[in-house]
Amino acid sequence: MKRDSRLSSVLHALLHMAEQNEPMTSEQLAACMCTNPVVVRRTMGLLRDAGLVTSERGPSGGWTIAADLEAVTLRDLHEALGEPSIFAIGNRNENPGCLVELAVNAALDGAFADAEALLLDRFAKVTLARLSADFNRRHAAHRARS
Amino acid sequence: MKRDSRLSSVLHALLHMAEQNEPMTSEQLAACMCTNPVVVRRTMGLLRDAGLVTSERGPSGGWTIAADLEAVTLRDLHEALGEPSIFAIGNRNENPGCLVELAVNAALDGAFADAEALLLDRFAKVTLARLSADFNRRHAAHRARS
DNA sequence: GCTTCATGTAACTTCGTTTATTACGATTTA
DNA sequence: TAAATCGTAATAAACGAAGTTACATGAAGC
Repeated sequence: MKRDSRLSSVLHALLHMAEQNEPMTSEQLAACMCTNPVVVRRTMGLLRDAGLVTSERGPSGGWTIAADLEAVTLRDLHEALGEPSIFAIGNRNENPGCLVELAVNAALDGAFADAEALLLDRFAKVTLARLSADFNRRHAAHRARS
Repeated sequence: MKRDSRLSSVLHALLHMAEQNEPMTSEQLAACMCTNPVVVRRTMGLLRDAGLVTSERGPSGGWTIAADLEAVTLRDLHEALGEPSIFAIGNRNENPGCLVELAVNAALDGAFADAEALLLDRFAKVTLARLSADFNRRHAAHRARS
């Protein structure tokens, strides 16, 4: 089953933008995200709706981070993307009349809910600032090696 | 993103089979799982490979539970189905050269791994026997009400 | 104002995955 | 031998996500 990689993608984009003082165009972001500009605009548009980035048109326009890197967490990004469903497996029928189905769903739903809570909790603890620092640490180490 | 509901489906099937003393045909199971016989054979075939059910051909043939209900857990079923990937979201690129990508993946992977471990742990604690008992309790309550 | 660059967005196409269907072979029972 | 049932390959259909095209809107610079 194919995975939704938009969270990973926008993270990539945001970290690149964080290293940059000027706006980045959809075209530039598309290049570094291996996709095309329209998809970038669609996806980044969701972040803009959530107030995390701004966009400007015209020459010297593009996308800019609009929020404090310390304040934005992975969970914020997940929410901005519309809280896409986290699990690739799930119940066959969410509104069952069959009593067997009820028993099955009850067992599965509890487990999924707990796993989801754990994941969102972890997401809430990771800020963009931390990821950016993490990247810079790796970058420094990489330069030192070569 | 569409979810794989095979785990839920086979659970449904197995609980019905547990209420029954004779083999159930693919056709019967298909009816109660809202699908068709070939899909049932494909899916149940995986459980048979794992030794959880048996199939017999010819008249009076069909599918029978071959394992102890106390011993079979949701995790066993998940494994029998080929351990389909649990998450609907994930990294964009699993083998990245980009250092930004490395930092992003490291952050996401840890969280996903922990959530997966929690879920599988929960699965391992739920037996078919318990679900069957759960169903029978609901069933009794339902009959008492009417 | 005109041109250029960039986003905004609707419409459509393409692609990959999953499920359903068809068809037929193999096996078992009577 | 006839009927029932699974086994499985091959194909079709359905669906959603992503890519693409096309054009409108707005901003900057001359």
